[in-house]
Amino acid sequence: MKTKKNYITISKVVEKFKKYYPDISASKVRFLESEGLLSPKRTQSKYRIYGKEDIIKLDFILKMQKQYYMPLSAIREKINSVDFVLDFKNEDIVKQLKFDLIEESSISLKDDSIAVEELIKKLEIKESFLNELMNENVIYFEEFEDRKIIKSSEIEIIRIAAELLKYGIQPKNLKLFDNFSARESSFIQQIALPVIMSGSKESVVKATSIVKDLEMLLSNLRHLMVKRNNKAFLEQYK
DNA sequence: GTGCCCACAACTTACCCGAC
DNA sequence: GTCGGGTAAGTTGTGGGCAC
Repeated sequence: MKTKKNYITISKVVEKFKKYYPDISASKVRFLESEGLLSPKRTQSKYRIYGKEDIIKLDFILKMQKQYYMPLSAIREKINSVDFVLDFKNEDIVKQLKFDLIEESSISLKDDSIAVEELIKKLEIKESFLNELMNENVIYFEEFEDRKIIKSSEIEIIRIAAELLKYGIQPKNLKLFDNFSARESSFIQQIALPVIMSGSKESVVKATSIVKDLEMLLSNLRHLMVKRNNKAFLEQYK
């Protein structure tokens, strides 16, 4: 009888991630380990073995690099923080990769939300600030048994909003960015919808891939355009 | 202001040896 | 034979300092 392995080797990790991060390589994964970002277990013969937690961590690292241009030192800091423990429940990549070991995961997908009170303690933020973010629809919440519940995917938004507050940028100012993102999302949906409506077996998978690619490309485009405008602004005063 | 040097980040490549 | 180990050196891009 075939027994399921509860780990994969470095080559399998690269093979599976290649689809989502084409620039990944075994040497890169080893390098990330040497930099202290990953810590896979080893077999008796010193082979690296990657489990569920390593896979999620690697996805997080690659995502932070690709989407936010975050340096490894900052990613390392984030991984070691409380925030990452909360975000650890974001298993998008897990669902996509469909690793056997992950399908057997003990982490419940239903358990990806956190109560407002708990969040305030963990992020050390003011309740009024969080309420303002919810009132302005900057972050979304659900009500469950008279308690406000926030999805873990919203946590990064809260963290960034807290950082922006240091520059005097209030939650009400962020409404503007919600409007921008809604328009951008609608634009992407217009492109993805015909693919979904084609009705083929793999239409949703294909549309998901298109949406992810466009998210990344438009994010990069926006980033570069903002940078260009800011550069022009600063050059006026040189 | 431009050319050079240096440092740093983030990898990649090469080599050889051992495990599978 | 292929894959994975470690290590060292090389590559590429970027940015800062400094002399001219």
